[in-house]
Amino acid sequence: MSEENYRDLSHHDHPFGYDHHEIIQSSFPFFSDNPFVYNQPVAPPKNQQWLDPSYNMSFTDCLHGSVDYKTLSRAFDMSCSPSSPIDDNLKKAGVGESAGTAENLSTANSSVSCSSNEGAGDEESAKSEKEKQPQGREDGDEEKSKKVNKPKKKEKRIREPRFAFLTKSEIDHLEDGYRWRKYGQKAVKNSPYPRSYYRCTYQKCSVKKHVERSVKDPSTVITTYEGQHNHQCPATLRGNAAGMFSPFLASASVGQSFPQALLAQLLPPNTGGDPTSIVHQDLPPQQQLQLPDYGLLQDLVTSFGNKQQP
DNA sequence: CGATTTTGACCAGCGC
DNA sequence: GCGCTGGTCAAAATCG
Repeated sequence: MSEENYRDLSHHDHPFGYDHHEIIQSSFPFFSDNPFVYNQPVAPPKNQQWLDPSYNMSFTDCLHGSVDYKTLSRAFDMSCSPSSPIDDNLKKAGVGESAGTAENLSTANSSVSCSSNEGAGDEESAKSEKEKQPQGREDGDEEKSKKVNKPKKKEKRIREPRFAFLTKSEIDHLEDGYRWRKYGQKAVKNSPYPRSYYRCTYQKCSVKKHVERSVKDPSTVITTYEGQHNHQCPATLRGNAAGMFSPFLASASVGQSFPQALLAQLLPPNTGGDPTSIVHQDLPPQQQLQLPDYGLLQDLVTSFGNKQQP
């Protein structure tokens, strides 16, 4: 899949109301071999089924960590092992460990953003580790002298699952309904554009994201989310202020929060934010993506699975 | 004045 | 072990 494919995508309004923000690709751990691309036929995986029909879980379950990611990976035949060719692609694409260029994302057969962590079930441990940090810094002058706290025990750092989006936008930091605080910026190798690091400002919410521009196509913004929100979308709580957000996002965000908000971002705005009627006119009916009510993964995936199974 | 951004420094992990 | 790079911290600056 080349980046040219993405350029041919039909233009549409961003679900959040921007003039020209176009989500042209996202990568979910659920679709490890199948980047979610608008107006792009979804290629079936080679020699494998996408999922075991016996697995039936919701999008929310997955992103909120109620589903073990080992199970999830097994369900979707994800290959996150170091020897996996998919993982190699991930590393090349830089999404799993760090977002790379859009070129990499596009050319890599797999643009999944799943990092090979031990699953969302470890979110608590990750959080606890994070929450312990400030305390550790107060422990004695020795710790104070160091700018960055060092964990006493050498534990392999646990990463949250990641989701990468390619978005056509002039704006780097896309509004997604949540409040973010920038905590860092780094120059990216082989790229003139820096990568910005953001953290959700909500208390005890450990969700992070980083944003960078594609080298090959500067109009494309690569946004990589990490973790799951443990709270409702502030934009929703504000009552869908100023019509910034699609009706779907507003409704989906209630109780469903982050995952649905993400899904909302994926929805072609020509559907008016209605997830139930995603139809690409350029595609034959059998290849058109139909999303069910509220984008529950179980339905979504079932839809994929049914299509792909012989 | 609190919240947010900027920015240089530091750390961890990985490849060689 | 060393160097490179991604990721994070935290003080200073800036903003509203």
